[in-house]
Amino acid sequence: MVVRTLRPRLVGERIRGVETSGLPLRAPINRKALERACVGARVDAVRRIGKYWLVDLSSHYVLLGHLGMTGRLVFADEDAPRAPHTHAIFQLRKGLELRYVDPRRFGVLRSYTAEEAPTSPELSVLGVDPLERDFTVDYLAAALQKSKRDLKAFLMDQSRVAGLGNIYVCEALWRAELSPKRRSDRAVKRAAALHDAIVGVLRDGIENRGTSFSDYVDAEGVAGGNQHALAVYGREKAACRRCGAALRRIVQAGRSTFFCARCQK
DNA sequence: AAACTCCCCTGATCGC
DNA sequence: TGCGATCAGGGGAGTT
Repeated sequence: MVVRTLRPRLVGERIRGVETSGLPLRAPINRKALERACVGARVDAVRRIGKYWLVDLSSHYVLLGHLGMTGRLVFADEDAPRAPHTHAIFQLRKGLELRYVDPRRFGVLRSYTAEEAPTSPELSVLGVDPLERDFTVDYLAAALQKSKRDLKAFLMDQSRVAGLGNIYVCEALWRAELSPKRRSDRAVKRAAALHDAIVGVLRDGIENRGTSFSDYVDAEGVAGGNQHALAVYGREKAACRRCGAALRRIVQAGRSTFFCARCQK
């Protein structure tokens, strides 16, 4: 979603300068490295791999970012007041800036050369992205077969399927009518249903401009609407839209899971 | 390999 | 109203 709103406004822009807050994200931001990669470079493309966004630059460098839980990228006039927790600013054509805002600082922002990026610690460990061609039923079935973990943990693991977070995992399992507690290697026969559910929830999320909480807005300043389309996430004790049973909340691997114990088996 | 726990950090909300 | 506890969309490190 972020990439989708970023791309039309960012591709073709030349980056004139970079500014940083000095506070670390998950790791410190290396301003010098960012400047080397960005300053004077033109944006050739904006891409996404799993939860990472990538900006391909004419300098032959790549900007790599992750929004963590609270990160946002916003376009702003250079004279507009900076939101609290603005940790990086990319100066574009006169008067225009792209700002990275992240209160909790769980994000990532760094640069690689085009050659280094695919083998970086961030990207090299990622599994297949569900919206890419190589995310097939066969790939998913084979990955499920290899794992004894429960489906919730399996889908949260970015090294198997890259790009699903807590919300979309809960939603996909509900759609596929699969229990989050079921062992992955005992869900192989349901791989096709799970595959379609995963692709479906991601497509719908993008269609609805992302899942917004509180005051989240995308790069265009527009709030997403996907939170209204959620079937289970955040709906503990509410009625399942399929069977009417009360939805439950449990904790798996330290994270909340929302599901219907009656129709997810 | 997988399952724990704890950690990073800020802000909203809830119970008292 | 104030205050501490709890929880939140993510992921990594260290330990069993």
